[in-house]
Amino acid sequence: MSATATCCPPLNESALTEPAADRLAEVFAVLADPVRLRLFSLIATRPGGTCACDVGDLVDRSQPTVSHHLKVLHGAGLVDRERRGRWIWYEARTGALSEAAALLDCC
Amino acid sequence: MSATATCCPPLNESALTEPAADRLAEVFAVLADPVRLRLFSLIATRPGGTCACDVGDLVDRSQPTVSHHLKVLHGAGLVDRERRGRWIWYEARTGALSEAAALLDCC
DNA sequence: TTGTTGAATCGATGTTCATCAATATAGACT
DNA sequence: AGTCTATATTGATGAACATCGATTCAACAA
Repeated sequence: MSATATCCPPLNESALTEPAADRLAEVFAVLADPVRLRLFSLIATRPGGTCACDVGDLVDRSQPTVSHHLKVLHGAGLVDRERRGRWIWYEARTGALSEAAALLDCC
Repeated sequence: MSATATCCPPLNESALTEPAADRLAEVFAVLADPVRLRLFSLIATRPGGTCACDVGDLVDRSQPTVSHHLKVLHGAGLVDRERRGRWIWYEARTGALSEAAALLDCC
């Protein structure tokens, strides 16, 4: 028995169940693309929200590709989406990654 | 890179650079497969190390598939590998996911 | 209504990857 | 030597996905 007396319910106490692994793998899959990761990072860096028109130029991808990635981020619940006039503003959802973070904290 | 005690340097202070996003996305890609996630979880749950012969049966995949996933985990530095007689033992590398964990802690 | 602009969708393409059967390799035992 | 067992590799297949051009949709302005 190891003497580590710290955090980490999921990984140090019991292995992931199959459904839990499925759900977590989906979250990680969303973050497994460099462009999507940068988009999320850009959005999360600005607390007031970020216009899609701003992030598009920063990742060197076509407009459909950026739109696709933002849709994936929104579909996974990592960002909120709001229309302001002609533009769409995105904002990072606090706590959306808490479950995944709790997993990684153990290792 | 530095193991910070406080949370959130990457996401709350500045957006990820392109190379940083590339590297982190690779880590997340390793965890983005349910079978691989369960294998890592099973290994990390047992501090003394885990025999490949034990985890194989638990994930309902063929022997080549399990071997492939263990190779990916080892290649990404998430698990150590050691031969003990006829068997190969795997052990989770502590701290291997600290960078990714620091990223997720912010959100 | 017409035009303009920002964002989403459609359709197609090329690549990556999870998976398995078959085979190969490596160690242990006789 | 040969045999058994545990793991790795090879080759092939099908599915998922990132990407982009073309198009469509939505909101505003004239």
